[in-house]
Amino acid sequence: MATGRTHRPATRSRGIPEATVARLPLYLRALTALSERSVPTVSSEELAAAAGVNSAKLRKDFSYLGSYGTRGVGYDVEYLVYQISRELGLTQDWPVVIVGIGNLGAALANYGGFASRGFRVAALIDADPSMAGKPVAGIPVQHTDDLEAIIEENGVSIGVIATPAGAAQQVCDRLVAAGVTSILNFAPTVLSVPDGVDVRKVDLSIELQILAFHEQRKAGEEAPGEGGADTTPPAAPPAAAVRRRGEESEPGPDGDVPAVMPA
Amino acid sequence: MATGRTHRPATRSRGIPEATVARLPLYLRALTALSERSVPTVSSEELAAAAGVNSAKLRKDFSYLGSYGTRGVGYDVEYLVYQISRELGLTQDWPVVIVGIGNLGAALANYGGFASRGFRVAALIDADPSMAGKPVAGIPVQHTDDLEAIIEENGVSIGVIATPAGAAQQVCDRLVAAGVTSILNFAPTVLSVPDGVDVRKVDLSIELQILAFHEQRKAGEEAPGEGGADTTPPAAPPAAAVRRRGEESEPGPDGDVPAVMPA
DNA sequence: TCGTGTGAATAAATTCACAGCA
DNA sequence: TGCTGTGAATTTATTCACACGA
Repeated sequence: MATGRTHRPATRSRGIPEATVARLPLYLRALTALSERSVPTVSSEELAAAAGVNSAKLRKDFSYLGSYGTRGVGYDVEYLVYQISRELGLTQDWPVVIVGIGNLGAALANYGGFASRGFRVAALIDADPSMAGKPVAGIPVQHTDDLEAIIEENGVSIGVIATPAGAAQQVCDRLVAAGVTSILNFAPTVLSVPDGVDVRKVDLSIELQILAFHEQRKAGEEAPGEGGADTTPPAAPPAAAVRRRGEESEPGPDGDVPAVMPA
Repeated sequence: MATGRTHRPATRSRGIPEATVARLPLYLRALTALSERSVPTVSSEELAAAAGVNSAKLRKDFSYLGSYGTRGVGYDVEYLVYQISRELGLTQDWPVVIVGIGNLGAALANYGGFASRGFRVAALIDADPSMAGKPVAGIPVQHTDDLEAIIEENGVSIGVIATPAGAAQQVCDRLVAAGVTSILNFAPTVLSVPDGVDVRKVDLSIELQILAFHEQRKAGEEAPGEGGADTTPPAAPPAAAVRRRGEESEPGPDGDVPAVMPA
């Protein structure tokens, strides 16, 4: 899961738990779909199923927002859509800049989900001079040199970083210095930011690694109890400083940090 | 995060908490960077800083893996890299297929982080016949018709869905039927899968919405972004709606009900 | 009657703080 | 002496289960 970091999570948020905030967009999406089909009301059970959570959790989540349902009936779809949108701050316009227009940046620029939910791609920025002026998703790419001016002129407070890992921190620093206070980071790097700035990251390879972990466990399912001998560390005593490389050949620890993001 | 856990993958995880598993890739990345710089050992404090977590949490996380450190000294970088890699199942090769080769799919195919960590892009699949044969990231795109055959031939157990929302469930069903048991979903849809199949999702717009929520709170006094006027009253407060927590003083929201979720 | 709203009970995750070993 | 490893305390999240209102 992409997760944010730094900053005081809840407590600040008028009491709404972080875990709940993270699910509101999910409910909103499900509700929007219902709204399109002109469904007037939904029960917590139905909505929960559509959002992929259980109903008790959903009701508890909604209880933090207020009592927006009707006992014996359910929730009014339109009304709930509005309430959640407002709670998430989506009833206002959020100009966003995307820095790093490679494949990923282009994908983000084209992603309909942005434009349709209070987010407006105010500008696309890239360090490659040859890209300047070239339109991506109908928006001309601007050069990094103008980053500060773009941020100011558009009153941007949310920035998306889709640059290679090596450029991320630098871009981040400039964004923050220019006034951006929320950053969505796609580069595989830990960004350090001053207090008051929120960073959330989306990391493609991390998600895969988590899947691999579970996948690995499925493979060794059968063995009940202490069956296999492959469960514990190889005969590798954590003795002090010894480049111990347990058995197995294992493909060398090549690469390292996912070097680069498409750019 | 972007993350979303569906289901209960845990319980099978030999006692390692999900939250810990989710951080292991983070530690691994930081350790790999240290390894490249030939740093022999690190303290929990240093490594924690590099990974963006606090040291107590890191030590607790590592304690679930075993006692791999040396009191008074720290952790042997190489050894820890190996242990975590093994724990995550990265010492083996995981063939992966990416379905849906649009901008996002292409970005994923080009993403260095995949190839460098035990993941191998075994095939790229797209429904558009005109893309067939066309190479992306050096790999020829294959047509959806051959999906099942490709999965089987390559022994693929992890699939990445980067298709439009409308096609996601269908693709998912086929992947699962063909033997895939772990899915990374980039489409903005809740996938339903049978027990035993893990799904993780990465949702670009959800992350932005979470940021907007916090951003909105920061704007305690100043007007954010456009500083748009908040006027237009919400849709009719349906039935009985009791504004519980929502104090009246709450800044009157504006805008109307957000429209639609694109594909 | 039906389904929300919510206290109470559980479970999970985080943080504290310090004993103990290199 | 310095830093790990970990019980205990604390905080956060989830689930239960049922009273209550439409």
